[in-house]
Order: sequence, then C-alpha cells, then structure tokens
Amino acid sequence: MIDKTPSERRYEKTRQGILDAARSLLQEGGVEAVSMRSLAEKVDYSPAALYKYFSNKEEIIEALRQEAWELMANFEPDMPPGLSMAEMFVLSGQNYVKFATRYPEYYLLVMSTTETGPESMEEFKQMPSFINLLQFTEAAIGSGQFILPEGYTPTHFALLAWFVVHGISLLKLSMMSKCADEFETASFEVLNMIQEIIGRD
Amino acid sequence: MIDKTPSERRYEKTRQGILDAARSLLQEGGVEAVSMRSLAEKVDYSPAALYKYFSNKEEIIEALRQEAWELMANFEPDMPPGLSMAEMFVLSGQNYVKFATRYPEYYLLVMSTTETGPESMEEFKQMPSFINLLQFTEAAIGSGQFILPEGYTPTHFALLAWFVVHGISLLKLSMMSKCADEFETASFEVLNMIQEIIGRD
DNA sequence: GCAAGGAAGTGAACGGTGTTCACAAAACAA
DNA sequence: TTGTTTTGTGAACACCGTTCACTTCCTTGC
Repeated sequence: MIDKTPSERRYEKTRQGILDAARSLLQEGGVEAVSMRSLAEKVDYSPAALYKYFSNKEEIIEALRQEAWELMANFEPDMPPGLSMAEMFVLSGQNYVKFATRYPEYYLLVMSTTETGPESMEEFKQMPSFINLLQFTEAAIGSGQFILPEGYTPTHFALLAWFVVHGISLLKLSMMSKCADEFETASFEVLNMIQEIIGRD
Repeated sequence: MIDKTPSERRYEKTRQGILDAARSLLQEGGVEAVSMRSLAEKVDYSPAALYKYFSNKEEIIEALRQEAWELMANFEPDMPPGLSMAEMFVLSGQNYVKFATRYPEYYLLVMSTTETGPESMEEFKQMPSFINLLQFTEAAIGSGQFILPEGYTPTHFALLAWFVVHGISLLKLSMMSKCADEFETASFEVLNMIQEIIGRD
C-alpha cells in the first residue's frame, strides 16, 4: 500500500468535487447542461483549471458514463419470495424500464456511446450484465419453465428480452415521451404477453 | 390553382437548395455537421441570409426529419410472392433494421424527437406506419397463422414487433456499432425465433 | 421611365461552446 | 532562502446559433 501525499489527496478530492458538480448538472439539465464553464462556476474554479484534472470534457462525461453503468447494473428490483421464473422475468424487465425512467440522463448517457461498446459478440456475452440475464434464462429454460423452439439457445431469448426492454426504454424517453405513462402500461402488458408465450407448451 | 410569381418560385428554389445542402451535410457527418455557417458556406450565402428562409435551425432539422420519416415509411422490402405471414414478418423486421443501417443519420433524426411524438396511445395507434403494422398482425392472427395467448390483442403483438426492431436498430447504431455485422446476424436469428414462437400451436 | 417601397442579402456583433497557452501564485524541495 | 514544480488564471482562438442595422436589388404603381 503506497500512502498518498497530502497533495495527492487534495488532487483526488477536487477531482471528485468536479465529478460531483458534473453529476449534479447532468441530473438537473441533461448532458447538454454540462459545460466546462458552468462546471467551473459550480466548483469555483476557472474553466482552464479543469484541464489540470481532466484532459478534456469527454473524459468527464466518460467518468459519469461509467458511474451510470454501475448504478444501472446494481439497480435490482425487490423480488418477493416465491415468484415463478415468468414473474421474475416480467419484474426484471419492468425494473429496467423503471431505471430509464428514473434516471433518464444516466440511461441516455450509457446508450449514447459508440466508442465503449464490445468489439465482438463474444466479448459482449462476457459482460457481467448480460451474463446475469443469460444465467437467468438458462435456469428458466433448463427447468422447463420457458420453452424455446428447436435450434434456439438461451442466448437468443436473452437477446430478445434485451431488445425489448431497450426498445421500450428508448421509445419512452424519445418518441413516446408525451404519453409516457400510457405507453408504459401498454409496454408492460407486452412484457406479460412474452412471458405467457414463452411459458406455454 | 394559384400560379406563383417568379419571385415566389425563386424563393422556393433557394429554400429547397438550402434543404438539399442540409441533407448532404447530414448524410456526410451526422446531425452535428449541420451548422448554420457550414450550411451558408455550402449554398454561397451569409449565415444571416438563411434566416430569411427558415426561422431557426430547428426548423431546418425538422424539415429533414419529415423527409426521413417519409423515406422510412416508403422503405419497403422486396416481397417475393408466395411468402407466409411468418416469413413476411421476419423480412419486414429485417428491412426496418436495414433502413437504420443504410441511413443511420435519418433514423437517429427520426428517433431523436421528444417534441413530435403522439400525445396519447390512441393518437399513436392512428399513425399510418403503425396502422400498417397492425393490419398485418391482424391478418396474421385472424387467419390463424399467428397465435396469441388469451387476453392479448394484435396491438400487443404489433407493439412487441415494434419494440424489438427499434431495440435492435438503436443498439446496432450505438452500443453494438463496433460489431454491427455480427450483431445483425444474431438479431435476425432472434426475429426468426419470434416468428417460430408465435406461429407454433 | 421613374420613384417609392418592400424583399433579399450582408457584416458585425452578442452571448454561448470547448480548448490552449503564456503567465502568476502558491506549495514544495533543497 | 532559493529554486522548482504544482496549481490556477485571463485572455485568446475557433467554433456555434441568432439578431439587427444597413445596403442592394427587384417589383409595383404612376
């Protein structure tokens, strides 16, 4: 353990302070409210000073994106005990949409990356959040509660679920934002329908 | 028919010229490449002159969005004769994704609106593109080729299809852009799976 | 044909953005 | 205390959307 000098601690502290201010600006007014000048104003520095702590604005945004990603991964629903796989599936899907609704700026930040994504599907399948989803579908299919047509794997169903919840979330925040509540109830009915389709034999 | 004066024709012509230049800039470098200054440069006007033809930049973008919307609605796949409903479903879904792939800026433009969306689900269901999708699912379900669980309507399945293709398209253009091809084949397998699930009895 | 009036077009500016750089001030090291 | 490195700043650069007084051109009425 290398102990840090006071100056290193100070450096780290103001760096965190900048990120805190950026997070606050992001949540208040979306990503376009995060400007170097407003950020500097908020932390009582000159705009130029920020460049001693971050090499550019994108590095600040990227740090927030990382935070958002972690928050999203740890945003798990209250699972009442004794739920069937099908019920858990619906609840998880709803929870995903609820995250996007509660933290729209975080969600859009995570989704707005063309740079951080996986280089291959193989790499994608290694990502913790997808592994989680995959393990769930494997369990549901393995136990016979979910039934897939011949030739399809749990990965296919996990992808389906992923597509649907992303489609719902993004549409809710963009095109359907003017009737978001009504849209949400309709989309939750669709989640239920999927569960019934996949569960029937 | 009110015949237009020469000056009106000229006005309309330069207005179109501006839109042409804007479209070209959009397709070359995405929406952030469309700036009033680069636009003015391209049509050999001063930036201020553009405001005699459009009240602001958003009005230009909105015109392009309208174009994109129409192009998207008319982007229909070559349907070989004798296809089953299930095959047509898959082909239509693939076609949707292909549009997003071929015209990513157009697709993102259409999707990036929080202002133009429907005010209610009822209004949404009246939109031509959704009516198309709905009529197809009604036909497929009415003929017994698609089977839905009790209590669910063709609208539910149309929504499901809509969610999936949007989820695929947006993910392909954002997070999965680094492995877009691989991702596309996987997502097309998912479309096929849906068709098989919904078609089985 | 000519003057009046409106339409078309412009240069300069305002306030905003991200970023750089020479410089000053403060903290640290010898 | 001196010298050096870190920390911070003001001013500038090159962009952005937009406005406005001003000129230039075309059209309309006589």
